[in-house]
Amino acid sequence: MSDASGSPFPPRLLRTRLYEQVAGQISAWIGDNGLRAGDKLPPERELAQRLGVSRATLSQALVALEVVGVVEVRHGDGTVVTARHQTSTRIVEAIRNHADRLPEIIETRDALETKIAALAAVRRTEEDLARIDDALAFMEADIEAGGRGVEGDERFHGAVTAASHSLLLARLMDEIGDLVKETRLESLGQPGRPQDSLAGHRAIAEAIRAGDPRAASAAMHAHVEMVSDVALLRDEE
Amino acid sequence: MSDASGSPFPPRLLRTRLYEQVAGQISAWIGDNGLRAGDKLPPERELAQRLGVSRATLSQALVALEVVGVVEVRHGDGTVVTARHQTSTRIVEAIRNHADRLPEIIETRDALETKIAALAAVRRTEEDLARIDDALAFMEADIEAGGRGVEGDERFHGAVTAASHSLLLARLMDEIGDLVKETRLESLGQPGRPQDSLAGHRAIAEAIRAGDPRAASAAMHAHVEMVSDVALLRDEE
DNA sequence: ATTGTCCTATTGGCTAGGCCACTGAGCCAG
DNA sequence: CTGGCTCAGTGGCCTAGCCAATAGGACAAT
Repeated sequence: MSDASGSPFPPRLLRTRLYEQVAGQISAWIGDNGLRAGDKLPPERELAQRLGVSRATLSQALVALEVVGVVEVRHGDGTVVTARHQTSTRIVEAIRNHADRLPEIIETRDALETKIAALAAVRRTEEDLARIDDALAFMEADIEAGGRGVEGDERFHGAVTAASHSLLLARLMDEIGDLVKETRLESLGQPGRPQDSLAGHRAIAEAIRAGDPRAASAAMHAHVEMVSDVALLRDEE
Repeated sequence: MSDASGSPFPPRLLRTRLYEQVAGQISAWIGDNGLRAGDKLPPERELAQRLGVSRATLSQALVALEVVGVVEVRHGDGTVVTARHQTSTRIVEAIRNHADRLPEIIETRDALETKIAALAAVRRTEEDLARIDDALAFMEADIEAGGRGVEGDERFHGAVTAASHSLLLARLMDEIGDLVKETRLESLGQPGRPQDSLAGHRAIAEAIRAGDPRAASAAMHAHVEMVSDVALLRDEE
C-alpha cells in the first residue's frame, strides 16, 4: 500500500460517464423548475435532443435516476417525478460535501452500533464469537507489526454487526460504510489510538461473549465516543 | 383510496423492464460463481450475446448495478465486481421478501429513533416544537373524526426527526420509510391503538420540550415497543 | 538491468436510425 | 352509459458502427 504515508494524493481524478452528467442535469432541472411528484418530464426524444445526447445515453441516465428512486419511467406514458426526489439526492450530496459531517457520522454510528452490540450480546452464536476473536487477533497482530489496525477495526465491527443477525441494521451500516471508513482512518492515525481502540474492542467482545446486552451497548457507546473525541480534536472549528 | 378495504387485490402485476432481469441475472451469476471483489465480468459484447440481449440493454443493466454499487465499470479495461456485492443486493431482497421482517424493522426504528429523540430534546428550536405540536393536533383531530391518525403519526415522527437536526439520521429514516409505513398501517389498524399512540406521542413531545434527552429517548423507546407488541400479536409464527 | 516510449488488441462509451409494444384519449356503435 | 376500436404519442429494445481508454508487450534509450 503506497497511500499509507505522506500527503493523501490527488483523489484519483474521477472520470465521469456521460450518463452521470445527464442524470445530474435532469435532477437539477427537476429541482430548479420546482417539479413535484407526478409531474412529467419531456419525452425522451425531445429531452435527448435538448441535452445533446443520444436516446441510448439518456436512457441510461433515466435508469440511474430510476434506481435511485428519483423518477419512474412508464412505458407508453412518460417519465414522471417521484415523491422521493428531494430526500434522496440532495441530502446525500449535502452530507458528502459538508465539512462538519463528522459529528453526524458519530451520532449515527452510536445509534446503530449500540443497538447492534446489544442484539449481538443476545444472539451471537459460537461462530459469531469466533469471527469476532479472529478480527481481534488480526488487529492485534497488525498493530504489533506497526500497522494502524484499520482493517482489523473494520473486520471487528463487521463481525459484531453480523452477530446482531439483523439484516436491516447491517444494511444501514453498510449504507454509511464509506463515511465511517474515513473517520476510521482519521481516528486510527492518532498516535496511541490503535492500542486504545483495541482495548475498547476487547471490552465490547467480552460483554457480547458474556451475553450482557447492557454492558455491550455501554462498551460500544464508550468506544464510539472515543473515536469521536479524536476526530473532533483535529477537526474542531 | 380504494385499497383500504377487503382483500389486498392482486398486487398490480409488476412489469419488468429487460434491464432489470439482466441486472438480476448478472447479480445472481456473480453470487453463484462465487466471484469476489476485483474479479472481472466477461466483456460486454460476449455477455450481451450470452444473455441474448443487445449491448445497449446490457449497458443499462450495468448502469443499474453500478448505481447500486455492485460493480464498477472501467472504460477500456472491463467490469469488475466491487466489495459491496454481498451486503447490498441480496439483503434488500431478503428483507423485502422475508415475512418475519417486522421485528427487524422495530429494532431498527428503535435504534434510530431513540437517538433521534434524544438529539431532538437537546437541539429542538421553537420552530421544531411548533411543527411537532402541529402534527400532534393534526393526529388528534383525525382520530376524533374517526380516522386512524396514520398521516398524523407520520408527520409527528417526521417532525421529531427534523428536530434532531441530523441529515444522516434523517436519511436513514427515509431509507426505511417504506417499511415503516407498512408497520404503521398495521399498528394503527388495531382498535384503541390510535389513542394509545397519541398518548405516546404526547409523552415524547413533552420530554423534547423539556429538553430532557434521557426521558425523550425512554419515551420513544416505549412508543416503539408498543407498536411492536401490536405487530407481533397479529403476525406471530 | 531498468526505464521510458510506442504500438496494438481488447474493451467500454456513445451515436444513429429503426421497428415494436404499451398507454391514453377520442370516437363510435350498441 | 358502456364497451370496443383506432390512432397518435411515448418508451423499450435492437442492429451496426465508430470513437476512446486501457493494459500489456515490443523495443529503444539509458
